[in-house]
Amino acid sequence: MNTRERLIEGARELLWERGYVGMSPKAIQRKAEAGQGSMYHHFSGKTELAEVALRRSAETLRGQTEKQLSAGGSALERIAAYLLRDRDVLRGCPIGRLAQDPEVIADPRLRRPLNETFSWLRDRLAEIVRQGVAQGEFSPELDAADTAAAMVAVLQGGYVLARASGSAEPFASAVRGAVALLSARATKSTTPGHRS
Amino acid sequence: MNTRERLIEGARELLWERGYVGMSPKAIQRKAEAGQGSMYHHFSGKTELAEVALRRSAETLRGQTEKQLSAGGSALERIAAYLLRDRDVLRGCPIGRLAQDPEVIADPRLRRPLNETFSWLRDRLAEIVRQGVAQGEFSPELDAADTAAAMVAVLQGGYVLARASGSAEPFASAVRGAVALLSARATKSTTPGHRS
DNA sequence: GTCTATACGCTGATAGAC
DNA sequence: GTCTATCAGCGTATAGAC
Repeated sequence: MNTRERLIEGARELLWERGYVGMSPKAIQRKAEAGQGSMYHHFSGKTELAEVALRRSAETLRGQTEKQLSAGGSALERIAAYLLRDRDVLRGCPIGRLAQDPEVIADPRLRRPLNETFSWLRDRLAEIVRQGVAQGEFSPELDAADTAAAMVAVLQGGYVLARASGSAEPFASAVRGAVALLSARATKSTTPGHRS
Repeated sequence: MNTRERLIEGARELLWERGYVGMSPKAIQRKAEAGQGSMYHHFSGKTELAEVALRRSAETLRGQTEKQLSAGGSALERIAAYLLRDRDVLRGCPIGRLAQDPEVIADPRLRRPLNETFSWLRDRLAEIVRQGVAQGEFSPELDAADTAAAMVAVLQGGYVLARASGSAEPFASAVRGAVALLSARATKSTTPGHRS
């Protein structure tokens, strides 16, 4: 891995751990084993490096998620599998965590990757809900966009509860609660996770 | 308001806006119109001041919430009213936002108020769900703790989606989705917000 | 491309006068 | 209780040599 790459990867980790406000150029350089000069040669400053790092994290997350969501199964099964997948809960979401950073939110360049990621995710889940409704799997009363937003919010809020308590349990509890509520709207009662 | 009070209130606002990592002693002093000496006279340092400020914010939030939740109405109505109440969505939650702060999470003194707040909130909502089940309002299959966790997570995650997009809409959408899912588990179909 | 030097303001305090 | 002075180190760079 070359110096530029190491700087980007170092910034990705620090943004995840500490946020933009809590990430210093010095810390990036230490993590990347790069000098001051290298960093300012490859990037105009902290902001530009953070932007590149953020875009990469967003891309990575989207790739993983799409893989999960396009796997086989009914609509309910796919959504449940996504919600219930293994996560490093106490580390939080590498994208969502930056929504609390005041300087990320204030800078359109840094905020855009967050917005794009969550817009895409909500749309993608809404599409699956809509398919489920079209195939008679879900009640037609289910609003696809609102249901999708609720599912994404449960994940993001689950991270908050878990970190606040120092345990992954509240995350798991919230996700179980959400899956149970969604399952109850399925016309055929498919138990998620067990192919019928 | 005396100097000590102004320091606490200044710290509360800065913790909400910028988090612990992003809040500097100098900024607190400016906001409180207090000198360096005053701050270190009343508090041993940044951490102690933050702890006092955090406890007060937690107490305030709990007071407001309890008022909402103990108002009249059916279980569904009370939960829906709490979820749908007016909030300054783009500012985020003054407690939940600190769950992303690495130094808050690393310090048990600072983390405790977060943990206590969310533990209390989940228990309180679970109690209401349980009452709803006992009175035949909700399906007995509803797990009270998981449902409560999901509702709290929707709120916290809703803030994340709203801030990421720069609009309150995704928060509203997620809450509508959650209320709709919960309403569907009510045995009598009460439309929340409209007394039947 | 990477290194060292330099800069200026801020961070998070402590000390001591008033 | 509040003020001013002082401090070592960090944050976020820029300049210029190699």
